Amino acid sequence: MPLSSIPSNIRILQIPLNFLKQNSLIFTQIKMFTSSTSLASISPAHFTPPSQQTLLVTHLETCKSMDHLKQIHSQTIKTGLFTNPSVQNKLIAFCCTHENGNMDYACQVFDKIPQPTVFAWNTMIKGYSRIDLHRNGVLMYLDMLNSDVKPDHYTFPFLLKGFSRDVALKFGKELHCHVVKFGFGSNVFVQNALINVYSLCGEIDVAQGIFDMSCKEDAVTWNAMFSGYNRMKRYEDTRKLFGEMELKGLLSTSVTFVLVLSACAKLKDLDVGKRVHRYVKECNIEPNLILENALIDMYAACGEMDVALEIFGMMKNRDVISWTGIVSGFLNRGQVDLAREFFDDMPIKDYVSWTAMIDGYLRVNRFKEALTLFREMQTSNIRPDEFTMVSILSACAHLGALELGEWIKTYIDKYKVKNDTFVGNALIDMYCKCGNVEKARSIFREILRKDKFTWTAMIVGLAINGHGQEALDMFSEMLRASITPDEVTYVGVLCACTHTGMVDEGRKYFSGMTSQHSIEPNVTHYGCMVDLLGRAGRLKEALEVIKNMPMKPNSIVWGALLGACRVHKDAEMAEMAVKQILELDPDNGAVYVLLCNIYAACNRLDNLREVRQLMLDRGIKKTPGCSLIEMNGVVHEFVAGDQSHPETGEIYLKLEKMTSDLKFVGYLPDTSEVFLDIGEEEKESAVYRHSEKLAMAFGLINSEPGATIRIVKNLRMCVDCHRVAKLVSKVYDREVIVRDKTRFHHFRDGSCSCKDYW
DNA sequence: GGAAGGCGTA
Repeated sequence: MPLSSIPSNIRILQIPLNFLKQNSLIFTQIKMFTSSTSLASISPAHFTPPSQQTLLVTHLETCKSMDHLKQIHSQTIKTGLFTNPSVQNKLIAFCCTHENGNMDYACQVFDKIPQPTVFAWNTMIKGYSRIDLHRNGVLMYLDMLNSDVKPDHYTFPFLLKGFSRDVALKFGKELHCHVVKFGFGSNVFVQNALINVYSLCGEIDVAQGIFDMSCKEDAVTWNAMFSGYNRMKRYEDTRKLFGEMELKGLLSTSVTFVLVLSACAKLKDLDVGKRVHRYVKECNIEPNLILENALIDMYAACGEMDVALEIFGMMKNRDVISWTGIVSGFLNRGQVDLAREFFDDMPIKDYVSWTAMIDGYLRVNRFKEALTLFREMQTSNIRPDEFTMVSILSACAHLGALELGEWIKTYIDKYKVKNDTFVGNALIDMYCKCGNVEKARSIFREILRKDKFTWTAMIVGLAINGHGQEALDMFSEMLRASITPDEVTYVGVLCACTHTGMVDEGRKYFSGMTSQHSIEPNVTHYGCMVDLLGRAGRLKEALEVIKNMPMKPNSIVWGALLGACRVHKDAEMAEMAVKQILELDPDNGAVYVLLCNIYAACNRLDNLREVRQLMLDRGIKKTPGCSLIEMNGVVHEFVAGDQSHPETGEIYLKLEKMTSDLKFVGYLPDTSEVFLDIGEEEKESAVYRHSEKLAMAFGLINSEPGATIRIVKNLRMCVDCHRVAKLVSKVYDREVIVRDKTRFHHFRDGSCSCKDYW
């Protein structure tokens, strides 16, 4: 071998002495031959010096680092041993498979081998798959075929191991043909690898075909199938197949248990889960972290936190997954604060644990805490992933926090967070619920793979923002795209009809649900119909719908009728609706308030006093009106008469100025809905301090001229605030967007998108 | 003549 072909970082002749000392075998040899003992005195009968080859091989076997390997490599070149295929293979094997190995160096060594054996090729392929460079592995395999070397039964498991989805899709089928062509189709190792490749491609039926053809005597074959079913979320199939495995009496491995437990967790099947736990105990399987985590996960998913905690407590080692399992278990049961205690105790938190906790707050509607935790996550320098993004976007949607939502969108683009359909759908929802329909539309257009949820989010979003016709057009387009609507889509469709007063269209769609898509209307859909008819003033027809619906009307359905009674000032029917609601939901404070509004509007003051007394007697409290406004990424909260804000002085000054400006253009306070038994002046002062007015004043102070003011209100907007917002939009040339409990009001140039119909 | 395949958490 010419010297020029030796890698330059090897110093052949300069092996340092300390290296020789550390590596005692060579050192002993050198000592022997250089010590004072004369060679002649060593009798060959007593001592046969090991051959150089044996020594080097021994060294290769104890080699720990690339530096060491390079020294050995240089020795093999110096002594001429490199030409020995066994030595070549061992050098390559170290570089390819040792934890400190190096594939670049493996290539350099490999390139010096004139005619590599199939073993050497296999080792190289294995090396690439170990470091997830599967494409290089495939290229290596093709090189091998070009060099007229035939694969053996080791080649394919190495090659196919750990393929990513895209590599599997690209090469899987073709390599399967090679397997068959070279006659390894019935090798169980190859079959296991192929099952895995096909399940990665989503071709679970082909995987199952291979499984059915296999001898089914190797637990790993079964495990590969379980893993495939779990990946496709076909947990029932995992459970069913495990039943067959039990019948067959085949010995499970700990991986079998992990996979089956994972399926049980998803299915919330405590029975099978417990059975697996019993097997684990009976089989005397060494407790291992992954298995214990799977047990915790299964018990936590089934709500059995006592058992989960017991396992958690007995564990020798716990990792972030064990802790996250416990935290999620409590979150599933709605015990958010308990979950938070465990979360705070975690020695290490990763993005999964942070996201789980954030999502936990979300599920119990504690949105502000979710956002606070997200900020903490960022100060801890933990990178959020697409799941975190979906959770945070959903919090933004609930709070109407557009600025933060926009920031998340920028973050996704900047840091290349996986922008999948889930994220896109969450963005649409966020933009719509923050009142920015234009941005929602553009996200909608960008989503390549629109699913049912994408369309539904857009339809519902358009409907609540008052773009009823566009929502219905979108629904037609959805049907043309052959996407099947579900019951939520229809809620959006009916809502679109309601908010634009399209009664006949509403009826048509309602009957189309069953006739065209076999979706039986649920109580929400009947509620929509009552709302639709009621708002259009057809109160009697609305009542007929309630009387004829096939299920028991809930308080929301009666509430829809009550809302219509308010708009159309029908106190008699309102009394009836209230009676029904209070039977179903006796502590519903909002109902008393609405009835008071109606009595006040109809000027039935005696009735009004009675209801107010009833509220006092029963200790019913009015839900305090609360408005949110986001400014510079911070959500500010105002309740009626609020004086807790740091800028409260300025806010009230602005409010005074605002009111006098508006009075100048003809504003008269509308106190018709105030039901407090107080003088007219006090009524004015009561509506004057409504939370949305405070938020509007705050918004006017803190934003640039011309900037849109966005407010989220927890209750229905009152008539007076609605009038004020219209005037503010005109007098100050501002767009004001208020999201109330059920819909959006886009105020522009003195009028509202709801056309005063809400 | 030497080497091998499967797993868990939002």
